[in-house]
Amino acid sequence: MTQNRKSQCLDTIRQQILSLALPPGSDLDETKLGAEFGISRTPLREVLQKLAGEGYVDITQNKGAKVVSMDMAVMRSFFQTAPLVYANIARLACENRSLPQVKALKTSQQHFKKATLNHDPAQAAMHNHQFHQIIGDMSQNCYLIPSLKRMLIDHTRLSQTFYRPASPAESALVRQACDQHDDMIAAIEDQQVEAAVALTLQHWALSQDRMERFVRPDPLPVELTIPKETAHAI
Amino acid sequence: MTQNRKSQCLDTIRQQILSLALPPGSDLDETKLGAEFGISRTPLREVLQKLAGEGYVDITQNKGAKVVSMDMAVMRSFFQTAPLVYANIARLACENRSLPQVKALKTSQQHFKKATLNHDPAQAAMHNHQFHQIIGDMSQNCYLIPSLKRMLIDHTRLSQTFYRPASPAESALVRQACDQHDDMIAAIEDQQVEAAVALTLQHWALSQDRMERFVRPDPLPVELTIPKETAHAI
DNA sequence: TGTGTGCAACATGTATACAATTTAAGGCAA
DNA sequence: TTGCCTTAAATTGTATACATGTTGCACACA
Repeated sequence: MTQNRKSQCLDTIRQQILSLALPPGSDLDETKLGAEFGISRTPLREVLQKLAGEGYVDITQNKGAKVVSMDMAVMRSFFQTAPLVYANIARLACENRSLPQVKALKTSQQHFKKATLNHDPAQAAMHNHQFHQIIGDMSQNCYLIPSLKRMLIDHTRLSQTFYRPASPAESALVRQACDQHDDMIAAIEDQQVEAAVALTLQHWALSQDRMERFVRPDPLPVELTIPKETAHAI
Repeated sequence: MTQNRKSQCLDTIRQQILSLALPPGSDLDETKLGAEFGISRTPLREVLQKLAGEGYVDITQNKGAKVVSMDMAVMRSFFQTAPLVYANIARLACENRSLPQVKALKTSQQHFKKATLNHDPAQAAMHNHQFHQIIGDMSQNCYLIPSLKRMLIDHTRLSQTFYRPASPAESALVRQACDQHDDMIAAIEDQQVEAAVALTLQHWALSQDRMERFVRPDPLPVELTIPKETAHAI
């Protein structure tokens, strides 16, 4: 029971970091969180240690835990490294997947598709996260999986707006991502390595384009005039 | 002071795992270790959590911590993944290295060389570990570094016999590895990416050959006869 | 006004007692 | 002997009190 509360605490904090409810850099107060989840500071500190090991938080001596930041240097590494990690995970997943894992992947994809159809962006992002984590599990590669998990943390945080399409064109992109998932499942199930890798890279390209647009949006019109009442607030 | 004991505990356990003083699979008793290092169980458990996050130990609910195993599946992944990780870390290290880091790398290499000349295999393995970890730091890639660190744990454990040469031919291999380190430093300092990657792959090939020989040694002579006095002990 | 110092409030780190779970041993019946 | 149940010992998990370190504010002084 109390064990249950501890793992629930772990899941909740993870989910809040991924959904940006806890934004990058925010402080995690041991006393406050302990009270919130009804556990004492000792097990709560262990939860934070675990989250630090998984790359969700950074712990500094005598200064507590902070949600890992997403500064410029990190973003650069992110876009630089993602295709390498995703492609190789996909290749290994093809080779090593078990049939129960394929079944779990299909279930996860069903949840994901439902969330996109229901226009539930938070749920869609979480199920997309789970989908790619299952592919990671399939790879059965204990060296690459930690890299993948760290990538997925930032990927999910960056893609929070992805599944909140603002125009019909963007809705089409979401549907395309969903179709790619279906194709990836088929390739992995049939162990078609080259197809799976190619699909993964296409899937990444789609996601990358959307995320870069989020990080670097279209510039404001040059003829911008600042309203008087807000000008002094800048 | 007490903080000092905690970090010393962390370092000591890490070192014992790398040196196989704590072999794969061995149990880590909280009470015993706490007494040994003069800290109570609370901080000791945090040390174990940290080691789990770094990939040195596995923690199971209600069953405590064990040194991570090196079974067949892990070994397979190890040899499959190492060139990918090492080569990409080397490439990034070339691009992102700072001059203080190059200096640290040279110092580490001096220690390594001294250890090999003094025929101190344990020290040589530890300094080799540190050498490659510094190259990892140079890459400044928070996604690949966890993979590299996990690889280095098993690499160092596997190479414990490497620096204990049994013949003149093996001594030559150690000298060759040492020379490769020097060449790698030069390539990284001069930011010659292709040279650094090529050297890294050569360095890996040398190490791989030696490790595979350790894992799968030459077969015993077929005409083996078991001495009578030891036969019943098998 | 700016700067440094000291103290108080607060947050984190550690030790210890107690609770819950696992492991091992002992005993008994088939 | 083998298998299983019960029970005690050992080990892990949690709560709490206390120790240590950090932060921010008030106040004195230049």
